[in-house]
Amino acid sequence: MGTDIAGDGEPSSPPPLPVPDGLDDNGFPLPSSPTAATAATSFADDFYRSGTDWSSLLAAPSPPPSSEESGKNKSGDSLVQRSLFQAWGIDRRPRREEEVAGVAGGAGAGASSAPSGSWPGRKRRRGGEVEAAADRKPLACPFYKKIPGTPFTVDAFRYGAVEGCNAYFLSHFHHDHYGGLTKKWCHGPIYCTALTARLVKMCLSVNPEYICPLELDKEYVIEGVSVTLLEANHCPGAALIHFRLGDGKKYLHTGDFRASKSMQLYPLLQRGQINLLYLDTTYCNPKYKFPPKEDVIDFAVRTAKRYLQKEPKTLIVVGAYSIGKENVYLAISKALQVPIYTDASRRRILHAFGWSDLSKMICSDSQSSSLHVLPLSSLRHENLQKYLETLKQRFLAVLAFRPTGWTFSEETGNQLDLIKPSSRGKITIYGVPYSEHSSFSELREFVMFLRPQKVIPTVNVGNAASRDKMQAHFREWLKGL
DNA sequence: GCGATCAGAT
DNA sequence: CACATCTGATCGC
Repeated sequence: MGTDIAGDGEPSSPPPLPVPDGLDDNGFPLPSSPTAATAATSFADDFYRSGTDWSSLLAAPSPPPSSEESGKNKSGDSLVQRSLFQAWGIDRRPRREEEVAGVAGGAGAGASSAPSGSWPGRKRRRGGEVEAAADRKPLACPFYKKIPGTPFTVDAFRYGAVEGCNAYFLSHFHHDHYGGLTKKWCHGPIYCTALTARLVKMCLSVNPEYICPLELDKEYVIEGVSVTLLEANHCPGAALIHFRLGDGKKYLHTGDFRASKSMQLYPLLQRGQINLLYLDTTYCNPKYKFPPKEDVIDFAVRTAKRYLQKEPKTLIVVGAYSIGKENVYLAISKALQVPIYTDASRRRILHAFGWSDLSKMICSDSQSSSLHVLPLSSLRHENLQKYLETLKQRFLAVLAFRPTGWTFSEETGNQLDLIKPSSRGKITIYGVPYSEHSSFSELREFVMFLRPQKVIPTVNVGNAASRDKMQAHFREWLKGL
């Protein structure tokens, strides 16, 4: 964790003498404190899920609290930050048990798997019983989605109105990040890239007046804070979000991203400039190794060519979720000079990217294309067998690619040619390590280059062991600062 | 009927 | 494994 060498703030070694209200002298929640058991448990759990030691934030001049002050104090005057709960807009009054249970049980997966919640008036089914829950409040927004000293949140749409939040940032258009954005949205402006804004307008029924597109690489002043979106190298439209506060503090929220060498050229990401880094830690474990995207694409293209040579009537299939992985099939399309077929709903979305390179390859006739894009979930042998049946007039075999980040670790990680497909009859499926999240070594290089004062992991923070491991990595990477 | 949400599956 | 849905059931309007 940042510059801190172990210390009392570590979740694994709580202070020996907890103060009565479950907070330490600095207003930190105390993990596993007997006195905090009932009242502050959910807060403490939530807090320590971030796996972060906050002492340097306290030591430094602090941003103004956003909840009590309604985020209107933009002067940059250093208020003394007595309670991080206040600074983060977290209400530390005790909650009813059902809420505590909801938070404790659901908040585990971090930014990319936000906790689910119950809303006022909803009923929840438990063990066959229907439990009335008329007065249950929406789940609280986890603190790691709030940007301290600002009235901002990132990817926090499923918590209703977040106290103190006047501007809601959306890092990219994946469901686990935009979840909660519906036509009922009325809690404030939504800032995102122009591409993400188009997708939100097309696919969700959010009142367009709330949608505020921002250009990449352009500085905007929002609520007195300078904000710049940067290409995140994740899915189309995904952004890193850079905040520069009135007091000079600089925060980077990576959303979901794949760190790359070219990010080291961004003027805003020069060494030592970032005070606080919210990091996509999806693959922050040395077991996750995978090659550069280019190598994987090259492998897929070579493999496709080889199969087509052997059997010219081969249908190439690439699996994909909603958005992301486009370059896998676009590269095949270009290399083989074949159009891309996919269903109408995906065509609509792909065209909305505004990428002419991609748009001009898309076709709407499955018979006239030997390259099809299908939902990842349908890439199974029985499914593809059936699919082939429907196209048997033109195709005799299927070669499918399943792009994913986690399939390949350790052994096969850097040895693409060791990848063995799964074959049954005329169906061949290759899992390929095409990841849109950073590998462990890419994360390490990014963090070591950036040298932030503090790192907040946003994924895999629900488990103490994994949290501690990530902390140890950050400490190692940033030691000697 | 339709949209939203949840648990569970993949 | 963990990603990012997807499915099917339920709930509310």
